[in-house]
Amino acid sequence: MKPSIPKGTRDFSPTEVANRTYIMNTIKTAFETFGFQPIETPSFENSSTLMGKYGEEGDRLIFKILNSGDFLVKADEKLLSNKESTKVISQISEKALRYDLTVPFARYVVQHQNEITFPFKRYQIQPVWRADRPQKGRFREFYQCDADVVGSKSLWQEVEFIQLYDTVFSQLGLQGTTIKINNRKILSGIAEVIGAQDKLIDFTVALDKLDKIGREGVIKEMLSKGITEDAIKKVAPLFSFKGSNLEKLDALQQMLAASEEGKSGVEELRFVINAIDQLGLTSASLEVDVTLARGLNYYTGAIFEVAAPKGVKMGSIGGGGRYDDLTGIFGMPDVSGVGISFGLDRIYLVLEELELFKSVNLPKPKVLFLNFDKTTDIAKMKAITVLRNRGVKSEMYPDLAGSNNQQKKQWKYATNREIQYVVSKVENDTYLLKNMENFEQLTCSLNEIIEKVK
RNA sequence: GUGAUUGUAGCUCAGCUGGUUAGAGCGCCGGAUUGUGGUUCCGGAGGUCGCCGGUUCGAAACCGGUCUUUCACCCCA
Repeated sequence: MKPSIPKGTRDFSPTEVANRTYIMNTIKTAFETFGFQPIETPSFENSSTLMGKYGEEGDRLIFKILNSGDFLVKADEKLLSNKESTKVISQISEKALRYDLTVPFARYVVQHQNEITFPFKRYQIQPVWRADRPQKGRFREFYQCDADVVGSKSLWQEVEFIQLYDTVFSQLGLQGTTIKINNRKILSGIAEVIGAQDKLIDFTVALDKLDKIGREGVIKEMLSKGITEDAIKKVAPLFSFKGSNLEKLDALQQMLAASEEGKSGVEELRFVINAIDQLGLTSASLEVDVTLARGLNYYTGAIFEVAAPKGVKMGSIGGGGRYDDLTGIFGMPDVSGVGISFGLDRIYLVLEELELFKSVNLPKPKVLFLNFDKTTDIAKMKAITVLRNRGVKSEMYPDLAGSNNQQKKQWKYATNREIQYVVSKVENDTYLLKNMENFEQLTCSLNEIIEKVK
């Protein structure tokens, strides 16, 4: 049989692991610098914890785990014979792979509320799974790197998260990312002004196409969705929504004058924008984007999304926002949370495309002892033991060379693995040491090897 | 979930409009030469042509289904 891995999963080579570790460590260090503490949660949760938290689409994308044993025993025969999959699921599956890190975190907070000091700042770097169809930058198993704060309504958290994004991308050498920011209250305000809460999604989706289909196209689409001409007039400034963040905010403030909620959204946004203006960003730019409507299911305040530098074709490489009552669904009301996520796998692809990976050092021996002569095995292994104790990565080629060709293979092994030093001969405590980079060869003692190699 | 796309040795790919024992390069194994390496040469192993079914005298090639790859939509990291 031909070996293979499931759709949307990947193997990682030593180089890829090294690169991923580099990104992960950068993010982790930044998280800790900003005062976050790590937690981990199980890779699978009770289905009841996850189901219904991500909308209908989300439920479909959750990987369900079949019950152990005779899992069909509990299944209703009628449902089975009618092939009602969605109803049978809850009878044959009680566990599911985690879909994101936010909901498990909310569960964690509620479950451990007595041990937690609030505001609680936690970070979490773990894989998540989605039964999505794979495509560019989209996998069925991928890593999220989340930082969230619960138990604080302060807008300084929003400010700090923007700084955190900027810090990480700057340290990765990724110039020109755009942190888009919006506020759920502004969207609600717009809905209020156009007089249709239920049209909000249609509205933002249409508005988002402004670049592609132009002003007339957008208006046409909105009309076809049942948004009145009158309403469209009220929010007309959105169609020419250019200029600085402050100019946008001013326009929004006027437009949403009739909506208390809308005004409060503008206020919040203004606070964050002002703060960032004064604090400054290193590599990223902050941009108010009223079409940003992601995670509308549970975000209640700020909404974030990070776009890769222009010219890189890639979906968002990060996202987040504020959710005022996420723990409410687990029976702990009135705890405000806000958080962001880094998409490790997408950041990887962006860095790779822009050739931003510094040459990573793969773990490899510094010294290789060739194995041409059985009688000096012990001497070599003794020398290697000394070297290892002194922190010098070293190894002996395991198989004895029985022919010219096999000797050649050992030299080739050193070349292919880019091992810098080769010991080809051991005799009376002297070693024939060759530097593979400059072809220099000399006979020396073990101490001299340690000196030379360090 | 919708619509395309891909699938031939470990890897990258040839294989013309269906026609005898399916090829190359790289890699791997063995050997020769180079006295200790990235050279050259010789030889070898390795493929149910993704899988199942159909059309045909005959299919890797045509048709259907299925899985897989890549991509767009939806949604998202």
